[in-house]
Amino acid sequence: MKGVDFQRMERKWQLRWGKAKIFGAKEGSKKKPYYVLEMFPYPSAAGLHMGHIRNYAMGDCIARYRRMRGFNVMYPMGYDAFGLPAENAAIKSKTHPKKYTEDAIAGIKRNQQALGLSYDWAREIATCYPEYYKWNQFFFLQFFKRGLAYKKLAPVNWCPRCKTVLANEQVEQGKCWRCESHVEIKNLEQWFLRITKYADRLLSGLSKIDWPENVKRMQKNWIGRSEGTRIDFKIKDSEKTLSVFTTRPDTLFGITFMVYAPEHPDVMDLVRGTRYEDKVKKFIRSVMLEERFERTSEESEKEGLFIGRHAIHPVTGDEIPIYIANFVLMEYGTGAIIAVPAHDQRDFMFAKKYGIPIKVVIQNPYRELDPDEMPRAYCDEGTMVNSGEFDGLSNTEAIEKITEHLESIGRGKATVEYKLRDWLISRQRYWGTPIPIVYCDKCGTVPVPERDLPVILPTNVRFTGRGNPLASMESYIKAKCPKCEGPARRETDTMDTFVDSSWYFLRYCSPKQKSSAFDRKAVKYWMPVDQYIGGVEHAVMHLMYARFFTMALHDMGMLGFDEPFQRLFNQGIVYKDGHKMSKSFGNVVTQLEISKKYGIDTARLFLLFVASPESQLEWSDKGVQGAFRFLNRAFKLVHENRGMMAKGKCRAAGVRDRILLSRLYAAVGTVSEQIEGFQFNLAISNIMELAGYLSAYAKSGKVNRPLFGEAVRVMIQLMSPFAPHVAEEMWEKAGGSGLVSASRWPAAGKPDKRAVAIEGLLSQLGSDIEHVLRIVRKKPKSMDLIVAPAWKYELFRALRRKARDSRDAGMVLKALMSENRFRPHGKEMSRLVPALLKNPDRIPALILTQHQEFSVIDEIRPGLESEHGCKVTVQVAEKSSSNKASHAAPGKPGIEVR
RNA sequence: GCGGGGGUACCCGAGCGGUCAAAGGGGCACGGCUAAGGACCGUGUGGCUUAGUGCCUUCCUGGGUUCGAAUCCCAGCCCCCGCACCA
Repeated sequence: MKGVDFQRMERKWQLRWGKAKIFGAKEGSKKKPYYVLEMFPYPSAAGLHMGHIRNYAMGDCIARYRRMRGFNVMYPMGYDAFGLPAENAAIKSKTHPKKYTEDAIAGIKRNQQALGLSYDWAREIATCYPEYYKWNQFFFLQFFKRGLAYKKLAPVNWCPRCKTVLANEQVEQGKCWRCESHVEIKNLEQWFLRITKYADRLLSGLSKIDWPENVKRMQKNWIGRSEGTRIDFKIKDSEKTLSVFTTRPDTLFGITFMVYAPEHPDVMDLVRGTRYEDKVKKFIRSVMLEERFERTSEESEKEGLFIGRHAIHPVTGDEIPIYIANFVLMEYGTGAIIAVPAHDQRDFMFAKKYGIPIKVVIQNPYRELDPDEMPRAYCDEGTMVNSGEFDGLSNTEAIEKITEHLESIGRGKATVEYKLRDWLISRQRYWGTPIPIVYCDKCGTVPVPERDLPVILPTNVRFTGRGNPLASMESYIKAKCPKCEGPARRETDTMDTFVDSSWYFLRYCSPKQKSSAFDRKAVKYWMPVDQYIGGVEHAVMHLMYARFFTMALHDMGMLGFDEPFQRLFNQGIVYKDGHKMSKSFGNVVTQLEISKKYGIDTARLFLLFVASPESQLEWSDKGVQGAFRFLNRAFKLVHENRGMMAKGKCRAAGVRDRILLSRLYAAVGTVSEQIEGFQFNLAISNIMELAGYLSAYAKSGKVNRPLFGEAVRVMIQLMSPFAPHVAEEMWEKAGGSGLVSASRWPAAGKPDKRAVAIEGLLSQLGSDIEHVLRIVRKKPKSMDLIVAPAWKYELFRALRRKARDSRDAGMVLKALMSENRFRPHGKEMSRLVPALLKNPDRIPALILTQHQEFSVIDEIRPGLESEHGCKVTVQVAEKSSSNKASHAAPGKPGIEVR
């Protein structure tokens, strides 16, 4: 595609920005600090795709805008450099993860620099270096000291042939990604962080941060707080207690069976040596192979098995059969449930399948329930029946009463449960932060002392695809116990990479700091992050973990705040051909393709323009052309009219100038608001319109040079956060001083209503003068002059009649509003409805005169106001299509109004 | 299953109670410019109409609330995304 050679400009201005050093951020300036942060990328060999660029275009736009608004902006970039793909690459192509990662970082960084993003590169970090991960280890030790890090058994995916643990991602339809053997579930001792301790604070903290509602909701659901009752059941002929959690203690008397999660540790103890043992074992194995989502799905088959044991009902003393079943999860609650088929659908289906009795304990007030005839469980409210002393209560009352009763007999307690589970951070992988723990036969689990940090991740390892390379590396494993100095073995698990990303935003504040994870003064100055931007796919995990870390560090006295991200924005995903743009679908459009063809500003502008930033975006090569054309048009506007732009004082002379100014100010105001509100697409649309108007102005007659020059320069400033390179080039041509990027954002003036009104009028008059009539209010003091097309006369008459019928005030309002193009009166007007209905005669206080009386249009002229002795506002109703027309023809000759 | 988000003209997408036949862009058509094409500029782009204009039918489907619904409510259909070892 032909057009201006933007690529040349890109290099030129990137060099100049570098020289001018305008993007570096230093603490302690008098300006207000502003911290803009994008979620740092995982450096994959695939490089950047349009999803990344969309993210960065938004961040850069905000950073540039804030800088121009006079903030001291910190806008850093770094790399989330540990992770599985690097290790997979090592297994597949014998590249060391370090090299893979460093190459990937180099590639991505080149891309980012080519994008002209205004990062402060002096703050760059990468998490895979000891200078960084040392602090992961340090934090881990702090957590450990306070009991926030602990070890327990947890299931992992295990490939029996590769003898290795598999990530969920490496499990494809229940099979190993490399050798296709069936994946098993195995329990391993693993490290956890006690995020559940913060469940309540993670929940309540949401109310004080400016985040999208949907993300807050997702976090709330993820935490999943629910109030209920823990009930303890004795088991017949056993010392064990069966504890359950339920939100429905009111159904206590309707229990007809109990269910354990198959992996519950008590299950095997209860069947050991009985005739059920073999069957139970077999069942457990088959369930373990199912995916978790399948297991809990309501449609999927409920499978269960009686284990030959009975629990004792705490109130009635009845014996209740105990089952195990696939729909009960170990992770939630206590790993066991009470089952009340009459009032829970899953229990109902299970009971029907296995012929278990159904007992109604909550009666439907509208239609009596018959346990034999019920088509499904009754889950609504009702009156207690078959429940001993609780009969007759409403079931909602019974929840409290029964819990109290259970507490009084020592068989239960009101508790709060969370869906949130502790954060499993152990990974049986090489490419991550070593967990700083050693195991000593004498002293047990011993943390590595802080002075010995970092525990360095060795580089001379072999990647076979079998097991964690660290686990078979004797030189790494062999350690000295820090306590007794005896022989000890090092922990070979590494940390989840989400640990790295849980505090990187703190590291940016003082990236070179050696003596601590971060410099407190710098953190105090910059944090919390003012604007965080990233993909919605991180709505729960990363954002939850980072909040948890911040709260924990706050409680350790290291931070003075406990929410890391004040304002959050989630951009939508970029699609192409119906799929998320990603290498695995082969639908990636790279930066290079676009920048070669159109230049980088085009790509940035397009990504921000084509859809609202939060919605998903379908990539279209065609749409890019629109952005490209616009940049060309704008550039040409400046280039071709460069002789028309003077500097110096600009004063509006005549109505065309006033209209120009008015439009300009209005555009500055709306564009600023729209940038702040993440409505980049609308902002660009407005700039396009402004550019169209300026170009029409330049063509349509006498040009007021200082004014035009000013207007063009303001337009360039508005463009510069979106298309920074082109903007610089235009700025230079238009006589701007210095760099636009370093210029001061223009002030939004008040819109000149009168000018706008006249503009509308002129375009109206241009088409036909004689069919205009005026409407004058009766009271001379507040007379408005309203110009409206003649047809409205009839309409108003009709309305007046209607209003008298006191029915259709709405129509009157609508019509009145259509007269008032510039201030939507919708709400104010609707307040008038009752008044209008009460006194319809007040509406026609507008006197309508026909066009004959409004003989000549040039009545609108200087001095009109004094002649009438009133303030004259000119307001025009026009078809919206004449909006378009109006910027095409600003000012027909012959009518000049001041 | 649990949770989040959508369905707007030929296409992509704004709009989210009244100034809405619905921004902006793409595509298409016509006109201008050109030797010609591209690029560029202008106009138009639901239907029927007018000198100006007006009327009718539209925002997934079906109901409802309202003086008034693309916008709010209910039901249905369809699509997309996340779900704890990918980051």
